[in-house]
Amino acid sequence: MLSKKTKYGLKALTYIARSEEDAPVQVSAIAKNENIPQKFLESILLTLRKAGILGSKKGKHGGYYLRYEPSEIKMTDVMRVLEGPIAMVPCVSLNYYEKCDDCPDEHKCSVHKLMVEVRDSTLKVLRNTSLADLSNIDL
Amino acid sequence: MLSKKTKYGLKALTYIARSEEDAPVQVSAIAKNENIPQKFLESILLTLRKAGILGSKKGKHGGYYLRYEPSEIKMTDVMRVLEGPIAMVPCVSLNYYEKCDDCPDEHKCSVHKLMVEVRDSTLKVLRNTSLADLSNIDL
DNA sequence: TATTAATCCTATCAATTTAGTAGGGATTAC
DNA sequence: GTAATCCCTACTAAATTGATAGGATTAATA
Repeated sequence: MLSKKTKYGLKALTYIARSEEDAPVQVSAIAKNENIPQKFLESILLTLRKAGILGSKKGKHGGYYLRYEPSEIKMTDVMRVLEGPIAMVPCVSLNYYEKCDDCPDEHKCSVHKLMVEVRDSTLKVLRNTSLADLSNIDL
Repeated sequence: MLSKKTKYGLKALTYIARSEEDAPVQVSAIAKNENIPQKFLESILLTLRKAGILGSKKGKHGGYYLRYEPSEIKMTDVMRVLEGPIAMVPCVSLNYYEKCDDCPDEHKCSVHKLMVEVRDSTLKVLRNTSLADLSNIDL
C-alpha cells in the first residue's frame, strides 16, 4: 500500500507544479484544494524541502516552490524520500542493501529472484516518469 | 515492504515445488530448512490451502502438496493471496477497486496516473512468472 | 514597531498492522 | 492406542501510520 504521506506529497507536488506563477504556494492553499489535513501536509512538505526537492520562503507571503523544473524531478527521487526504498525487500535494494538473517545464499533465494524483477520493472517506470508527466492535464 | 508472511509463503512454495516426491511435505521440514517460525508458517500454509493453491493431508505422514503444476501457479495469484491487492492504491486495483474519499476526479489525479503505470508493470512481471521459474536452481 | 501570516519544530497519541506465541482439537498411520 | 500431523482460535508485543497540539521563528506591511 502507498502511504497517505506519499499520496499527499505527490498531490502537493503536482499542485505546486501546476500553479507556477513565480510566487510560492502556501500549505493552506494546497491542503484546502487537495483535501489534505493541513498539519500533516506541513510535515510532508518539510520532508520534501529537507530532501532538496522543494524550497521554501518563510513569513508573510511565504510558501513552497520547486527547486527544479518539473521535468527534472524524477519519481524515483520523490518515492525514495516519501515512501522509502523502491525495493520490496532490503536484500534487493540498490541504495539500502541489507542481508536477510534467514537465507544463507541470496543467489539461490527464490524470493530474491522475483523481487529483483519487480524492482527493475518498477524502477523503469519511476525513472521514466517526472513531475511534468504527472502535472500535464491533457490525457 | 514485502511482509514476512509473503516472503515465508514464497519460500515454502518453492521448497515444496523442489521436493516433489509424491509425498506431502511437512510444515516442520519447511520451517527447519528455511528458518521460518513453525507456528507462523502453519498459519501461512493454511491460508494457501484455503486459497486453493496447496492441498493437505492430515495425520501421520501428512503434509502439504501443490494442487497444480509449478508452471501453472502464477505469482499474481500467490501475491494476491498473501500480500493482498497488487495495486498500491485501491482506486487502481483491478480486483478490489475502491474510490478515494479525497480526489473528486480520478482521471485528473496525478497519483492515480502514476499508480496505474506501476501496477501494470508489476502485473506484467508477476503474470509472466510462475512457481516453476522461482524453483529452478539453474541461473 | 506591532501585527499578521507564514514556515518550522517537537512531542504526543489512537488505531492498525505485523509477526509472532500459546494451547489445544481433529485426523490419520501404524 | 499412540504418535505425528494438520487445523483452529485467541492472544500479544512491537512497530508503523496518520494524524493532532502547541508553540517558536521569520518576514512583509500598515
